Amino acid sequence: MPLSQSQKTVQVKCEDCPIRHRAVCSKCEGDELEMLESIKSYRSYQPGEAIVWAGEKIQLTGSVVEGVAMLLRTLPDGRRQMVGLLLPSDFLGRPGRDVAKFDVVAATPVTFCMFRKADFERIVAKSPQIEHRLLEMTLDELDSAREWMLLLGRKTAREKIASLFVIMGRRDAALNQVRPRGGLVFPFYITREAMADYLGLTIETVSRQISALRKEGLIDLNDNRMVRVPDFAALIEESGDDSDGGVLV
Amino acid sequence: MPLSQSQKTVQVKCEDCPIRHRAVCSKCEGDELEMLESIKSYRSYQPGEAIVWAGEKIQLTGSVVEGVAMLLRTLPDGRRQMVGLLLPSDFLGRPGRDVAKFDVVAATPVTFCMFRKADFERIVAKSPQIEHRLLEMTLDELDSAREWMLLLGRKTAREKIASLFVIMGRRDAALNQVRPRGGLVFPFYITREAMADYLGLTIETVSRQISALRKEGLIDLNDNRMVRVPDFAALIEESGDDSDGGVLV
DNA sequence: TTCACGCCTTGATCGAGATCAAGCATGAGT
DNA sequence: ACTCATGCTTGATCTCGATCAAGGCGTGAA
Repeated sequence: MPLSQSQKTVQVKCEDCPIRHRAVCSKCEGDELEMLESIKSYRSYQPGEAIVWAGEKIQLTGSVVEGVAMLLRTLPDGRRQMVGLLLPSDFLGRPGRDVAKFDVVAATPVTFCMFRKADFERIVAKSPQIEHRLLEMTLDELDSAREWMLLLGRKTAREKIASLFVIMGRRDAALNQVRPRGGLVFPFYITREAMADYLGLTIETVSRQISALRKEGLIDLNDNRMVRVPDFAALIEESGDDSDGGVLV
Repeated sequence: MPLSQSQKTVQVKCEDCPIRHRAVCSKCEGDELEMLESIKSYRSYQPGEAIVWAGEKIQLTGSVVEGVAMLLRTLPDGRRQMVGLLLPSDFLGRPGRDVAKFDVVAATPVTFCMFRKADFERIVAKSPQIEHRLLEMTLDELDSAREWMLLLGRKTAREKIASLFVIMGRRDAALNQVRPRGGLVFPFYITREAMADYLGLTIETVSRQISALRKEGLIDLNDNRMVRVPDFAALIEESGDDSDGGVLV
């Protein structure tokens, strides 16, 4: 349920944008960047607020600048599965489709750099750079969706939870250019409900498995805002994966 | 394990190719098509034969012309999950990556129209048509991966089996331009093991749920080669989905 | 014909995770 | 200070699907 209304945010120059080098616009220079700049606008969303509803006509596309948004798919009886996670620089919106297939909901406060769908598609049609980058990004998303399918289909609850912390740890290490090997500390905002939706579990099972990993010293959550992983390799071991095979992003 | 060796197949003109209008080459004409024609070659694989091994350097890319291939991801202890299904016209190979992340295995006899990776990438770099089509196809794959995630994470065994037959039925109806509403008959080659790998179940559970659906008259398998669905809407009901929401392809 | 092998089915039992049900902690509103 | 709401934890029990085990069916080889 929406918790609060969305708000307009100040305009930022593309050159100074924190996701400039990773987003869909990363290959653009000069003219192309100016075109994008001229049609973009910003918008913020509160945690729990819907950005897009499944079944709704798609009006906007764009990039997450700050925060985390979830793609959610819901069965008629209410069972819910997260099917994607949008982090800063990730792209939302599907060129060539005009009805959304998933709900998109802000998990944290989200700042969104958006284009009207038609404007964006007009520019993409003229710019192979953007289309190329979009392809790269979509292929990466497909790879991680497939990794996720393995987790959903074949991993135990314990392995799912361990995998989640491994993924979050890797992502944070990549962001801060740290070697994830030894110990590792990283922030962790997500609720038990979001974890359950992500992993295909109930919140009770999530809670129990986290408690178990804590008791065994594999993870350490003092205040529910920061995780400490004393031995990252040991956690990877519990995740059921090969010690190396993981994606970073 | 490979059951038999692969074999060369006769060359076919692109104009006469059965997947001409749906594959990655569908937007190509004249020069572009000739370029592709000049670098393509055909190859066949037997059921069970590996086309690509995970971890191996990617040498080839291309399209499935006939048959079905599976993308499989395996955990160190042997648990296995199918993470993709390649049908005729689907593309195999990930531009920009050079190590395979998944095994690719023929599920039925497969005919493959292939390019050496470097050759193909050189042509793609010159042809926005191909890249555009590749983006479209990748976005479709991502959509179906997400639908699949919902199935793996939240559906019951019975719903999973019903969903599988719904998907196969829809696909066949689309192929033959039939309205899937009333009754429907379609071929069905896949083994119980492949179904189990697809759905994240064991073969015993697959077998039991199929038996149950048969007893209830929802599906009808006389010879294990053809399925008859007397009431497609009733089967959709059992799949747990909205009666409409489904993708065709 | 017989045997063997691959694939499928069915039965009996077990166990991981769901469900049902309290109870606790934190923070906001009055 | 008190209440109420929200999110988290923990316990007790149940259930669905996994596991273990046996047997059936069809096909191809000897």
